[in-house]
Amino acid sequence: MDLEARGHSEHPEALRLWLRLLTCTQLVEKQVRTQLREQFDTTLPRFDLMAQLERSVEGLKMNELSRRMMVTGGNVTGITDQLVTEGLVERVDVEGDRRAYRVRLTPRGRKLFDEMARQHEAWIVAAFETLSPREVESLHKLLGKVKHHHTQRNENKLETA
Amino acid sequence: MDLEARGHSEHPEALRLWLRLLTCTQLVEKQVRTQLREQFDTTLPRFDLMAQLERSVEGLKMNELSRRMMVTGGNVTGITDQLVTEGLVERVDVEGDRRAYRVRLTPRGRKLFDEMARQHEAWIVAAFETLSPREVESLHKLLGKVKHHHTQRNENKLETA
DNA sequence: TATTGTTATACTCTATAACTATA
DNA sequence: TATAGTTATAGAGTATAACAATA
Repeated sequence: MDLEARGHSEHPEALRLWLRLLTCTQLVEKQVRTQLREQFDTTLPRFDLMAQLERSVEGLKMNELSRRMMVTGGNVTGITDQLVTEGLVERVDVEGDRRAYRVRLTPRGRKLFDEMARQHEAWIVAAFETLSPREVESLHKLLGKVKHHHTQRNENKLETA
Repeated sequence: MDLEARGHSEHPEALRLWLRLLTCTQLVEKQVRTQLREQFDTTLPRFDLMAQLERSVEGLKMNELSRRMMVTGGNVTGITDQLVTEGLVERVDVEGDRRAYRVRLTPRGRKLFDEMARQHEAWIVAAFETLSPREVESLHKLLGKVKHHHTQRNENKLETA
């Protein structure tokens, strides 16, 4: 439980922060994975894929899924195949481009996802229940800066390349 | 890059926070993994194991490593084996218990780790450079509450079981 | 030629459980 | 009996690269 020993001896604040961020994420993520497995016999990437689809009735193309899930295309194919086999998502032709299609939740997939999402939400709420609403907001905002900074740095990297 | 779409339609604040936390961690972690691979031909768990050893001259027992790295024993054996093969760590007998031993960095391992840690620190500092010292401190403190809460919840779970 | 998606492959990381040796 | 560590195994998760079909 002492991942935070990972830091170098000088322990600048940024490093301490990173190690704690990593620890927190791992603690919550490990719990979510375990419960998804135990209660729904599924995995985080599968849940993630369905979550990406949940908000779009028309579905998403493979490359959109790949980008949003931050994994390469081949993996999305594999996860999609599994979910298609189980009747939870389906591939739908895109008119105007016969190479592509959209993946979308089936009614059954949507129903199951709603149930999973309700549970998932409860786990997450419990994980952060120690924080006041103001603290939650503050944390969210600070992490937003970090995310935004990272995104911008990568855009610059692409432009320079 | 839009992992944050994973949330359920109601989007309570805790869920938004979790998704953002996960996104930030993944962004930084992915970059660290890539650079460890490219610059040092190593992986995050290997770096992590060496980092755990860095601060203890006498080394750590396998079960201590396992607990700190939050993974089960068999995996620590595997990673340790690799590092032993490369001459970066060594197994040392513990006097008084012939079942156990300590794993510790070799001089060569320590030298290499120092170099890696210096680079690693620079990557992390850059990832959070957008935050002021006060913001870093604030984030660290808020995450400390989350970590502490999780730890306590788990202790209660064990007592109840 | 470039893009969409698939296939094949290989590797790292992980948990579980059975095992050996020692306490 | 309990503990320290290993071995064996299976599966998740990932990236890479070669490939087919279409643009």
